[in-house]
Amino acid sequence: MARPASNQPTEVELSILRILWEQGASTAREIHNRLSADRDTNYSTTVKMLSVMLDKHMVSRDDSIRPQVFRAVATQKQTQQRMLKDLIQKAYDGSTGSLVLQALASKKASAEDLAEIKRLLEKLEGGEQ
Amino acid sequence: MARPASNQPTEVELSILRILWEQGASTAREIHNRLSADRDTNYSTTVKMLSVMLDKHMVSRDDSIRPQVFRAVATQKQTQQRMLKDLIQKAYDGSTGSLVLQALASKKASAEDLAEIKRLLEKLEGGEQ
DNA sequence: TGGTGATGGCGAAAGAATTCGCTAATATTC
DNA sequence: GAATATTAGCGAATTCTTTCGCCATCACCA
Repeated sequence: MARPASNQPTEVELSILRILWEQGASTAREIHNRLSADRDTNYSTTVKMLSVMLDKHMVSRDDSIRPQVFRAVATQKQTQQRMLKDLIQKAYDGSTGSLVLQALASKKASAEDLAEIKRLLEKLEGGEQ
Repeated sequence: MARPASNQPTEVELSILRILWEQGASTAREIHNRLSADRDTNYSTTVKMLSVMLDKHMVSRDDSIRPQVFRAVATQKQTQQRMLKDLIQKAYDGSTGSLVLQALASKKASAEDLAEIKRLLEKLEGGEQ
C-alpha cells in the first residue's frame, strides 16, 4: 500500500553521483563540500545519503583506508542510458524518434554536437534499411 | 525536513494523463477501466489520484454534468517538454546534444523519424551560425 | 418510492525520500 | 596520553506518494 522504490536515482542521489563521476573516488567530507555548494545540506545528511546509496548498491565504499572513500558503481553513461530509456518509455510511449525531434526542436545543441549527430545519422541510415 | 514535492508528474499520475491525452475528456470510471487494464488498482485509488491531481492542477473537472468529466490541463507535448528538460538538466548537465547522441546511438528510431530528424538538422544548421 | 448499484470524497495506513540530532569511533594536536 | 576536532552511523521526524476502507450521495428502475 505504498509507492514502490524506483530503480532510478533520486534527485539528491543523482547530485552525489554527479560529484563522484566528476571528481572520482571521494571521502564523505569531499562529497559534502561539493554538495553543500549547491544545496543547503548538513554533513549528517550527506553521510546518511551515502549509506542509503550503499544499501542500493549505487556506490561502493573502500574501508581499507581511513577516511573511507566512496565510488560510483555505475558509470555516468550507464546511468544516463537507463534514465533516458525510462523517460522514453514513460513519457514518449517508447518512441525514441519523437523524443529526439522534440529535443532538437526546443533547445539548440552546440555546433559540434550537431555535426556529430549528422555523422551518426548518416551511419544509421547507411547501416539500416 | 523532508522531500519537496516534485513539479513533475509521478508514475501513476502520468499513466492517468496518458489515458486522458489518448481518449480525451473522461469520467472517473472510464479512466479507471483503462488504468486497471495495466495496473492492478482499485476504483477508490483512481478517484483519489484524480483528486490529488486536481489539487495539483494537473487535471480539471467538469461538475456541470453528472458523471463528472476530467480533462488534462497541460497537453502531452508540454508535459513531455518539461520532463525532457528536467532530465537534460538533472542527468546530462544541461547538454541537449549529448542526450540526442545517446538516444540515437542506443535505440533505433524509425526510418521516417530519421528522415525528419535529418531535415530538422539541416534547418538548424542553416538557420544558426 | 424504496431498493440496488454506481459514483465521489475523506481520512488513515504504509512505504519511500530526505532531513538532522545525538552518540560513538577515529584522528590530530599539544 | 588527554583534550579537541573530525568522521561515521543510528534512529527518529517529516513530507510525499500510493493505496484502500468506509460512508454519503446520486441514478435508475421495478
